[in-house]
Amino acid sequence: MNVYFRNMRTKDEEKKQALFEATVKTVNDIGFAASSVSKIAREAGVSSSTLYVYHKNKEELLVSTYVEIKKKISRALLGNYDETLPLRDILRRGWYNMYVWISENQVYYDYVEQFASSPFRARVNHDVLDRYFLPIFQVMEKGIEQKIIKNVKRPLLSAFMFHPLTRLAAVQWCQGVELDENDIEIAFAMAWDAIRF
Amino acid sequence: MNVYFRNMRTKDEEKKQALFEATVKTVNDIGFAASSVSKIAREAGVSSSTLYVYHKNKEELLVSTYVEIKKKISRALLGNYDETLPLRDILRRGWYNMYVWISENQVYYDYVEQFASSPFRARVNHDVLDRYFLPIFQVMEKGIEQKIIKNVKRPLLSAFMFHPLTRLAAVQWCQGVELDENDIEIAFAMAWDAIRF
Amino acid sequence: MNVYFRNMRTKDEEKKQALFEATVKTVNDIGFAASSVSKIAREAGVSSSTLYVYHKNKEELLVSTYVEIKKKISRALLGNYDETLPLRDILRRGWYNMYVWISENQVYYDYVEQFASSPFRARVNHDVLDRYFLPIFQVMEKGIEQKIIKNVKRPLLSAFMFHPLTRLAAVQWCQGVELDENDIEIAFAMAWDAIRF
Amino acid sequence: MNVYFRNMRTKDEEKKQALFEATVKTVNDIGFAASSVSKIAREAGVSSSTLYVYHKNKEELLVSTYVEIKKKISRALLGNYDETLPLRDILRRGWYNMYVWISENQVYYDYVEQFASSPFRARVNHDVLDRYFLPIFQVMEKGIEQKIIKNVKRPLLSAFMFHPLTRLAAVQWCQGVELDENDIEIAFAMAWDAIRF
DNA sequence: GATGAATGAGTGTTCATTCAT
DNA sequence: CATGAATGAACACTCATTCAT
Repeated sequence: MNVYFRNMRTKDEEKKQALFEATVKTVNDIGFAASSVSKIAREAGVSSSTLYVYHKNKEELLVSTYVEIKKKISRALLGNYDETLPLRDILRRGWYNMYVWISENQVYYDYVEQFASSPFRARVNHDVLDRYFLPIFQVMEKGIEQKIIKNVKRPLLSAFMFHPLTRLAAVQWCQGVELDENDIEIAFAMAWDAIRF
Repeated sequence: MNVYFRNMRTKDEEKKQALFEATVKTVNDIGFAASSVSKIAREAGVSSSTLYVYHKNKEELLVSTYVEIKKKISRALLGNYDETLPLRDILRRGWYNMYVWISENQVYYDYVEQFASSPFRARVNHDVLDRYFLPIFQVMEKGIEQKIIKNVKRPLLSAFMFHPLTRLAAVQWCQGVELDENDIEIAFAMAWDAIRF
Repeated sequence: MNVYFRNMRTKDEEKKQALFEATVKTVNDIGFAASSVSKIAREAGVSSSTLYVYHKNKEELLVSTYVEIKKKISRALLGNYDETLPLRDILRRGWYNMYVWISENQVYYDYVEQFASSPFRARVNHDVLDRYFLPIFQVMEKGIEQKIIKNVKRPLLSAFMFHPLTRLAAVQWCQGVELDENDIEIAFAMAWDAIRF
Repeated sequence: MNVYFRNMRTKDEEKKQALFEATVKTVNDIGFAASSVSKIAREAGVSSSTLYVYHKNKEELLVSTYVEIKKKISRALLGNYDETLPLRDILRRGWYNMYVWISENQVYYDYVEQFASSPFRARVNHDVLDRYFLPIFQVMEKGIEQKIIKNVKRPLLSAFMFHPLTRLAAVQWCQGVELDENDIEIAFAMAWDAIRF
């Protein structure tokens, strides 16, 4: 009855959510290139004209989906953030959070990878996105000041701290290889070895 | 007549080459999703029907282009390979070769990234491709035996040895950041710190 | 309460007026073919659903807009009508009125032209419209009786009396040609030469 | 058998012609605004993708159809052109030719009217088109020099010489009114009265 | 081997209109 | 009265591919 009386003519957070999930799933299933507006709409259970009620056009749909996931990732990364911990532990916790999140949300992460290697990446305001990850960057700055972390150009730090992680967690990487908790601990140690003073 | 036939052969190889370059350029310019057979053919200066003389279909075109680039990369990586050098130096030379190659051939590398994050990746026989990179893997195995390199699951090694490098070389990563020879040396040192025993 | 209701009435009439103007402006700006209900509504500052409160559907909107303009034209044509004047002067005044009106209201006239050459023209009751122009036709009948005007089939008279005028006043006709008061006087003389006995 | 063996893969003048006729017919039947590429293609008996083999896009289809008809009209107007005739007779012949042509080809003329009152008119190079009608304009110039025709701004001359004619011949004008040869003679006399010195 | 013609199926997007609020 | 949400149908156009030449 609830369903019967559901307001079909009021903008629907559920529908927006459904489009978000459908976008991710479709890109995962058939790839960025093959993901058409109509396929995404069908997956979401709405007509493709309805999609345009919620999104200006395809680009905006794809970009907003990307931004949404990036926010989720930053929230995952910074969950349990405790700046009283020793610096290495802060990073380890972030690393671990992120590993777990990506492992459990590979569909989202796969979307991010496909999006980021497409020309759509140019359509995102990266400065705004980076702000979500600011605390981690600040921790690293502090580490540099305290001569705990190598004083090198910043992109080098992320390239070693976080980039290998994404590869390890990514679905296509671990074909046939199982990484257990111990491996993750080891991997973090390697990342730390790379950046520590 | 000899000349005549040779001429024909040359012409053919030229066209195949033109299609290869056109594929890379088109994907670079407008992205994987927007790269259509006819656009690629136009870029190559042939009709799209001609493309089908050289490639069974679009997928085969994209896959073979990917494989071709991967071979180029392996050749670059292993250029100047000298197994009499100390292990660290072998890796450093490979690292450096690859950095230079990617920097100078970002169009190819961009293609690889877009391809590898698309579902087409499943269409490639990765075992065959990996074989091109075998010498490097063998070097690492030797390092492990000699307790110079950490004895960890193999994917962890590549994740730290080579993956950060690709990010550093990638055009979109270094927006505004200039990496000089010194930085590259530092970056290699970081990779080495990550994997060394 | 009186005020309250009157206010509502005013508001309504304003919206209807806004839709009328928006229809004309939109058709002028982008043409009949490209003028959609939603664009017209947006131009009028109302939602497209609201448009349907005032007009049964798109056709009725376009037709009623046409009829409205035709009324305006007839009012312009017959302004200052004075049947005591000599016949030629009555026509000259009408001619002049109309020239001025079209020149000053080319957006309306452009709409009329686009509408009249479209199949929508079949949807208008022309007999009713013609009635608005009756006085002019009656003047011409009197002229025929008095052997001042040629006794020819009536469409011939309008074809020479009024049709050239619309062309001369139309924006697209006079590209680069400036017609001054004197030219208009000459033009009327030509029309008069065509129809006079 | 001829039909059976007809070459289906060679560009086909017949098909181009069919598209031309289909464009005119469709616009006539349902109007400019409602004439879609797919309807025109269906009318022509080809798929709408095939239409794009022959025309770059809808605009080019519509414009080229317009230009084609204008050429036909100029050919009709100037048929039997004989500059040794007295000036009035040259014009009368042109007038008559045109009346006959429009009467017999009202579909084409209706297309012209709809096109010319649409914003597409701006897409045509009018100077080039005018050139087709040059001889008639030159005749009028000669008439002015010889003081046979009024020396007034040129648009006034065409407005009275040719514009009433198009109205008289146009299908929608003569609803219920039959114009016979005599009426046409009279109409030309009226036009001549308008422009003669 | 090379290509222009051909097309059914699809693209992203807008359409006119309805309906619940 | 006014409107935002909703949609099936249509839009102009491109797709990957085939085929006759």
